[in-house]
Amino acid sequence: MMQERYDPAAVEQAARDYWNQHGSFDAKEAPGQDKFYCLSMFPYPSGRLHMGHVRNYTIGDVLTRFAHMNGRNVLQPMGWDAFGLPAENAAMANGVPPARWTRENIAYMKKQLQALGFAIDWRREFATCDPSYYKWNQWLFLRMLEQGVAYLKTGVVNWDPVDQTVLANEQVIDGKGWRTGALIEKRQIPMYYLNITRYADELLGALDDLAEWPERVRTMQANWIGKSTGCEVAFAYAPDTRELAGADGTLKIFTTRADTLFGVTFMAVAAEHPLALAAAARNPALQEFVDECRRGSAMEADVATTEKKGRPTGYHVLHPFTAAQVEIWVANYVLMGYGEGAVMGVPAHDERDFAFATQNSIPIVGVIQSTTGAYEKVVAPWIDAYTDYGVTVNSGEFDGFSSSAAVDAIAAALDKRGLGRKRVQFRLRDWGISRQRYWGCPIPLIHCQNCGVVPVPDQDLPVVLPENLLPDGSGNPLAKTPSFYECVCPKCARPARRETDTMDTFVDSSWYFLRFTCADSHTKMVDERVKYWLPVDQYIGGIEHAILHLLYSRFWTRVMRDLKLLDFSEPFARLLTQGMVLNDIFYTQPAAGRRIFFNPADVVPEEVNGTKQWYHEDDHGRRTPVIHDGLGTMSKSKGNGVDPQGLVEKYGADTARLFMMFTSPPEQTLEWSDEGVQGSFRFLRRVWTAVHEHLAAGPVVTLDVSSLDGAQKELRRLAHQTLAKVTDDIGRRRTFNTAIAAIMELLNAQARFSDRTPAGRAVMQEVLEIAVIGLSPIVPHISHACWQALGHDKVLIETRWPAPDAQALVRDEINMVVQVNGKVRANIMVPVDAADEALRAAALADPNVQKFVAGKEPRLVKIVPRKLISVVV
RNA sequence: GCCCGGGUGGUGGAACUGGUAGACACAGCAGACUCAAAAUCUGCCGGCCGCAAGGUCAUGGGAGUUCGAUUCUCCCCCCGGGCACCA
Repeated sequence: MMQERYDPAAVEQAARDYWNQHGSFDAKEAPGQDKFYCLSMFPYPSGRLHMGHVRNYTIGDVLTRFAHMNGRNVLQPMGWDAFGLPAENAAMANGVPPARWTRENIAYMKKQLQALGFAIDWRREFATCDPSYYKWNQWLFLRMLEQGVAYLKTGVVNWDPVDQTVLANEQVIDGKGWRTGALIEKRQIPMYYLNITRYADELLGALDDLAEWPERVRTMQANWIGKSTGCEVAFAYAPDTRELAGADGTLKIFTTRADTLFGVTFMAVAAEHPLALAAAARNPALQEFVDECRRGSAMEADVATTEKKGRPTGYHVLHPFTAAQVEIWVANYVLMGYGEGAVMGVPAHDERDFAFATQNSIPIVGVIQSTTGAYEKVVAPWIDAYTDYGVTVNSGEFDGFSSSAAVDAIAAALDKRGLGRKRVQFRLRDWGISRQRYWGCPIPLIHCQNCGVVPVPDQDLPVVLPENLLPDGSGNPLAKTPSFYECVCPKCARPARRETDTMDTFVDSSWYFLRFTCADSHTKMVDERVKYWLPVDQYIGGIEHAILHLLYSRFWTRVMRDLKLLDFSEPFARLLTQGMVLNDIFYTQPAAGRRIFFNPADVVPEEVNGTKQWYHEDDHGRRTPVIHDGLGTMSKSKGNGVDPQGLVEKYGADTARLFMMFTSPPEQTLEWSDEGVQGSFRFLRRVWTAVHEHLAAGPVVTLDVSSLDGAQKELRRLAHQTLAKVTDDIGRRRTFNTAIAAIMELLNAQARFSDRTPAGRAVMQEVLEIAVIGLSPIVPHISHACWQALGHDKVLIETRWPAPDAQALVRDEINMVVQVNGKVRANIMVPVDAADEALRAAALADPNVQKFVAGKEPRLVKIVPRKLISVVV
């Protein structure tokens, strides 16, 4: 009957068997009951779980189980973000089709997740590579096409020469591919875009309502959307330039500093600007410069520090107020993708324009003066741009205005003459979703020679992706598979060609949280159940998704709302951004191709002439020097993941979970180290032993709280105080580490408590119950077993989370600190309800206090109720 | 450059609203048990002075507000993250 030894494997298997057999985590809609949809970001099936997954899913599971025990109707689903490049890379390396590789990984990782005992409703599981899921990507894409939310555009795209694919702007980091690190080239390619900018203002404004999102994430999104209020100004072309002019004969620019309009000494257009192209066509030297800028991808890496270069076009515009001729330049620092692709050059009041003008001997005219003297420091002679606001000078009729008044007045004057107006400009750009890749959701379109681009009819969805292809690294295998691309035009029935581009995998993850509520529906993308469960009450995931995934999901939800498929706008009510789990990164860089990464477990350090050098050691003991690339988040692509399997096998899932939660608060970055795992295991074994030693001493009488002695009361008080703290730490603060610490303290007190009288043992029973309940969201298996052992018929997961007994928290005496001149000099025990006069007397009576008061009359005695008495002499 | 975080013992971290800095652990040291080891248990564990009681310094550095500052204000240094020729 007595299990003296803690055997995690047996305990955990038994608990999981119980939950599985009883469907403990099967979620059903229960209108009227308070629901709690708890979701962790679904994993990419890269092969094996790593510690980042364990951290993420344990946080979600703690909150899920806590909510469950607090009487809420809980849904915690799980699925797989299953499309993507790693599967293709693995296919090339191992000759296994991406589909098989992906599904094998899913099977393995699912087993790992189940072994960790997460309270997941597995009946709802799906993978984004399931046709029954991506069918609805395609269906909604067609709706977006109808609404004009999705559109085709030939544009300059970011081309990754290593992965042979187009990347979204957000997948380009410092001019390099986010996965390959390869320098990105610019290419012209027709592709599909989603009109996220249509929602820019709403996406920005609604951030204010996301009170339960971390400030940091909201700020990052706001910066990403990048709203700026400014003024559009149309500069009329000079007579000699009209031959080149656009339709309305003006060069449009956007500026946030209309107050500096009279300081314009040149105009600058991007190399891709129509005017630049037209001028270049007549000027070989200029053409050469334009070509250089467009090739310029190599320089994108350090674009902000690149020298400002330009060439004059020889063409001019007229200043809207002075009618002065202003020369147009082509400049490498003007972006075609922002504003109008052209700027007015005001060297006196803009850093970049200043650098450009200095380099090209263009005059500098100051039109804004400061009142502080800062302006004078930079003007004589011009040594820098003065970019602060101030008062206008040299500005004709607008002289003497404050900057903001000048902006208004100049905008109004331009507006009157039809040469400009105030407007808002966003940094956010439309989302290009076409990928020249095999392992993704096919874009459901057909190209017909007669009818053009024809949507696949709804009844023919899904366009199923063939699962047996093997990419070989030379472009998209779909484009080489006639059985896929050969088709018949739905309109004219003549032979046609199917679109072979697939969708960006961010599409797949932009709505999966909706589908978990109704993954079994074959007739609708989402049905009425989505209204019961959504929005997600608690979303948990890595901070690295702060911008892209979360912004795309907010956008997608709004599109579905506008299609009347949903009746809400924000998908995630509360967000917890889990800190990254970091590990060392080691790689070697071959002469050509991608880096080869090595797991830190296989790398050894060695001191060579005082500097540390790292070596990879293979199975035969051969050593290769490797480059240490600092710390980075655990991922398959960087080869630095730590598989939790070893920990789970050695100590059990509960220890792995406990360690992960105890070692640092959830939002904090964590540098991986398994030092301390042993301690977590030791603690669980102590819990086990405490419970079983207590039970071995025989039956326990019912607790009679009215007849407890001081020590019994004291322990009981600590237990209920701990319960209150744990409830607050898990439920409100989400600081699981301090909740665990509090229970450790309770167990330390319990261990010192040697009273084995019937009343003492009754207190002990209650203490152990509170400890077990408090730990249960974190270490559910051992808690399940201990709870049963403690004599409960009802299983722990179905037990209501208790409220602390207010009576138990009452105390007669408390400890107060006495400070003299701000320094702690004594601790005194006083009755809780002692009057201030009595406290003052007690404090001054303390010998050590007297020593420092030294007979002087206190100037001030400040009493902070229940905390301290501060004496000032 | 701009915008966020952060800097506390040998280590992870605690101190939630301005009120005992270092909870709880890890590692370490000493001891008990043991033929021995493991496991377990007990004690010590920021620096300096002191036999001790106690004192004193100490939360990246410097100033300030306060009876009292890890916490608030200002300046500076360092680390991490985001954005970055966005007009």
